[in-house]
Amino acid sequence: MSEPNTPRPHGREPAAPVDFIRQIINDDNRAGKHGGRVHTRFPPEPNGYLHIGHAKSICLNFGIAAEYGGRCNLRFDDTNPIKEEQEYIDSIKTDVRWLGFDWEDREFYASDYFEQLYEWARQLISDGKAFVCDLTGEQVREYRGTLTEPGKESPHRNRPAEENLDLFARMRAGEFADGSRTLRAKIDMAHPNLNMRDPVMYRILHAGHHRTGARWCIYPTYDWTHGQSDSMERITHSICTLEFENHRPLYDWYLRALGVYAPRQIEFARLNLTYTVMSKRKLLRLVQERRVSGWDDPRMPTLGGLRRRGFTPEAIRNFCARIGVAKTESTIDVQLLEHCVREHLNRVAPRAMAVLRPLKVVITNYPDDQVEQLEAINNPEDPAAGTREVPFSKVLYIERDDFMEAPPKKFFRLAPGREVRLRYAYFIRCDEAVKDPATGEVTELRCTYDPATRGGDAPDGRKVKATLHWVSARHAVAAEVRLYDHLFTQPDPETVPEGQDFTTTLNPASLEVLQGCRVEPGLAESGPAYRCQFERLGYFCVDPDSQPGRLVFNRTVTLKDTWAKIQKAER
RNA sequence: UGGGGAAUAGUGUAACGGCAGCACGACUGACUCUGGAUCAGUUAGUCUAGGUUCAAAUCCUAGUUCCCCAGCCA
Repeated sequence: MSEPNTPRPHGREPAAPVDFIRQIINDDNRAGKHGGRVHTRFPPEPNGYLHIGHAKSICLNFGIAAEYGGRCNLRFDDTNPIKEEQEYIDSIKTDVRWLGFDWEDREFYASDYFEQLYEWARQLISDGKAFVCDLTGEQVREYRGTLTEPGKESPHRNRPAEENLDLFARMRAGEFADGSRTLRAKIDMAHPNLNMRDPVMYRILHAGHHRTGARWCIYPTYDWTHGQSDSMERITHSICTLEFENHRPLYDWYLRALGVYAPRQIEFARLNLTYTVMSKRKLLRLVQERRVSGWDDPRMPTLGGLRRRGFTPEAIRNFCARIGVAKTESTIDVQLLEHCVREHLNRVAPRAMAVLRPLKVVITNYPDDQVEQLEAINNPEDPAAGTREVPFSKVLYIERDDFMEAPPKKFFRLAPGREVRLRYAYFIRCDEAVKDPATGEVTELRCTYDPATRGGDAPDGRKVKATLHWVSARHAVAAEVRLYDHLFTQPDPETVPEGQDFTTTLNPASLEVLQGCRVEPGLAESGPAYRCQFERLGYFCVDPDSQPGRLVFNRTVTLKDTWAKIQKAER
C-alpha cells in the first residue's frame, strides 16, 4: 500500500457517516441475520415513466447491493391490468440501464407469482384467515368505519372454509361479475390501522393482462402481492417510501400467517425538488393537457426528460448520493441538481463557441478575403482533450448581450471606444455602432483589430476586461437552440390560492426557442445526445429532433453567471 | 376525536450522553484568454417548556407544528 498508515492524533477516525438504512444493514450483518447476505429490489409499477424520484430509489437499492456485495432485482409490480402496459416496461428498463445499473438475469414480474399467490390464498382460507366477501365496493367502504370509529364485520366473514374455497375457485373461473365479490383477509375490523380491517386480497377484474393475457380474471392487490414477492425472491431489505409505513403491519401479518421467510420493510422519504412536481398523476396531467411536449420533454423531471435535456447518469447518481436518505420529508433545492451536472460536464464536456443572438461585427482593417485558422483549447479542465482550429475572418458574429451602447458601471464587455478580446483570436476595438434609422436598433458593429494580438495576447502587456466568444459569419453553421427554465415559477408549485391548482404556477417562459443561432463549423456533424459547453453560455446537447443541416441544441444548464446576478440585483 | 411517522443554518444531511460538522445556496476577496472553473474567507442551526446529568441535538415528561392512512391504486 502506498498510503502510509498515519496515526490519528485525536483518537479514532470517525466512521464514515452512513444513512439509517445502511445502519440497519450493518446491524443485521453484525448480528449475522442473513449470513451477511444483502438482497434488495427495485419494484416499479409499469404504469408510467420513471422520474428523478425513482432514481433516488434505484440508486439506493442497486447502490446498497453493490456496496455490500449483494444483488438487486428489477421487479415489475404488475398486479393491476387496467393501468399497466408493455410500453412502460420497456421505458423503465431503458432508464434503469441508462442510469448505469444492471439487474443481470433477475428481471421479475409479480404476475409470475400469480399461481403461487393463489395457492397461498387457499391456504389462508383453509386456516380460517381469509374469506370470500359478497359486499360491493361501496358497502366495503361503509363497513370499514372511519379513522376514529371501528368498522363492522362483513356478514360473510364466518363462512365455512369449504364454501370459501368453492366460491374462490368460482371467482377464478369467471363465474362472477367485476366487483361483485372479493377475497379478504380476516384480521380485525376494529383495528386502529385501517389497513388491517379485513383488507382485500383479490378483486374480480375481467381484463386482459399485458403478460398473463386472459388467464386470470381475479387479480391480487398490492398488499397481498408485495411481501410474498419479496419473500420468494429472498429479499433481505425491502426498501420503500414513507407512505407504506402504515402497510408494514399487514406486510408482516401476511408473511407470518403463511409462515414463510420474512424480509424487513424499511421506509424512507421520497424525493421532492423545488420548481417541479413529481407525482405520476401530475406529470401525466402535464402531458395530457399538452403543457409539455411529452414524457421526455426536457423540462420534465422524468429520466427521459433529463436525458434529453443533456443530464448525465453520473450527475444524477452523484446527486442521489449527495441528497442522503432519511425519514424526514424534504424538498431538495433544484440548484443542487444543477450543480451536479455542471460539476460533471465541466470536467468532460468539450468547449465550443456558439452565438445565440447574433450581432454582426465587421473588422474594418482586416483583409476582405482572408481566413485564418486559430487554435482553440477543447477543454481547459482536460489537457488530453486537445485543441482544434476555428476559422476567423472579416465578418463575425458576437452575442448581442456582449455589446452595450451606454454601458453601466459594472458592464465590462464591448462598447463604443472600448477594447475587448475575441477568444483565441484578437483584441478588437469598437469604433462605431451602426443603427437602423427607423428603430434605433444596433444592427452592426464596426471594429478594428490589433494584428499583434493574434492568439489573444498583447505583446505590450496591455489588458482587456472581457473576452468574448464569436463565430466567423462565413463559416458558422445555423442552429436552433432551445433554452429551458424551471417548469414552475415558484419553489413549491402547489402553493396556490384557494380554488386553483399547480397548473396556474406553470412558468410561461420555461421554453424559449431561438432560431438563427450560429455555431462554430466543427459542430456541423454532431449527432443526437452530443454534449458540449458553449463557452460563456452553458452546457448544451444535440436534441433528437436535430437533422444534418438542421441542428437543434437543448440547453442543459447555464454556466454560473455573475453578470446576470448583478443585473438581477440591480433590478 | 383513532393509528402511524417526522422536526438540526435558507435547503439538505451528519454528530448515537462529551468541541454541532459537511454539501448546496448566499455574500467577500484572490486568480483567470469563459463574469466559467479554481482557491481563500464570511454568513447562518438543534421546534417549545420543564426535568435527569459534571455534561443533552441525543435520555425522560408535557406540549407545538408538519406528513401519511377511510382504493376492489401502487
